[in-house]
Amino acid sequence: MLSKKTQYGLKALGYLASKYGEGPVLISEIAKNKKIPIKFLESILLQLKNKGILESKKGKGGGYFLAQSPKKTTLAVAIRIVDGPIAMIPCVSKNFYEKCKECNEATCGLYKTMIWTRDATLKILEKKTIYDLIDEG
Amino acid sequence: MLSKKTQYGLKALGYLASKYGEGPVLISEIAKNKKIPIKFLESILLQLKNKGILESKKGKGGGYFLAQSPKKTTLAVAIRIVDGPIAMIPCVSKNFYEKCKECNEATCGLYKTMIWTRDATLKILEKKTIYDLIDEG
DNA sequence: AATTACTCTATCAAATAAATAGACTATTAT
DNA sequence: ATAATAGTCTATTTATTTGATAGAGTAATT
Repeated sequence: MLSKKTQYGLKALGYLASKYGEGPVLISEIAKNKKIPIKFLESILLQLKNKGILESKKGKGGGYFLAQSPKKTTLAVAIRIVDGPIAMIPCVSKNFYEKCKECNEATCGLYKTMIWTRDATLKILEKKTIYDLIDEG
Repeated sequence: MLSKKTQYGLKALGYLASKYGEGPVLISEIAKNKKIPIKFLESILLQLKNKGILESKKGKGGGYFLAQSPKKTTLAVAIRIVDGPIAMIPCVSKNFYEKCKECNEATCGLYKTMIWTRDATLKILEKKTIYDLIDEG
């Protein structure tokens, strides 16, 4: 399961996507609309900014906004920033790979299945973008 | 990511699958072969037994064994027992469903994508079985 | 009756997740 | 300038989950 933090992050990104092109959005506005604890949201947005997905502006009229068009950032990228690995086990992770101590990837029964699962998931999450997070209606 | 507990559980199931039909296997044998802390493994096997995947026999010549042929138990079932939900968010979980408090499933931007991801994952995990966990070589 | 091996309960420490508080800094507007 | 605004940074706190351990109890076999 995605952590609550990640779910908050995706909600916030969806909100910012819906406001794209309208200038900076207040943290407090996002927090209020998406029912996210404001201080917790602060740290999430900062993290997304440090990884280049978001930009911010300080002072009056400031706030957060997407660094680029919402269709340019995939869900895979966003999820990895807040949640970490997408794969189910470390030895099949592309971005957070760790070798299994006590098993051989060539013969491990679990390995192949986990590779397939990862690929099936990534096929979706690398195609879908923040734009797809915008609520309808 | 799957918890370490779940990874241990799958390793153990793979080992039991490889010994299927040969009678009860000692916890200590599984622990030794798969490098799993024995007391931790005990609780995992017990959990799997209580959910019907495993059976056990006490006393001399006792141990654990698969309740049915290794091809009969899917990875989806095994993972749900030890790890819980397979879905990425509670509102798209089949077995551990929880309604989102502050969003409408009909209009939520995240909902559809998470449904697809879940289905893509389940398509694999409901086809693959404990038999596929047996190490080659 | 003794040994074996699973069962059950309890507990514990470490790590992670979730949330909160407050001082600090940059920007804007007056 | 300076006051107000709004993001930044550091620290702390609490709750939950994860991972692991200990020991008494119970069932089955020899």
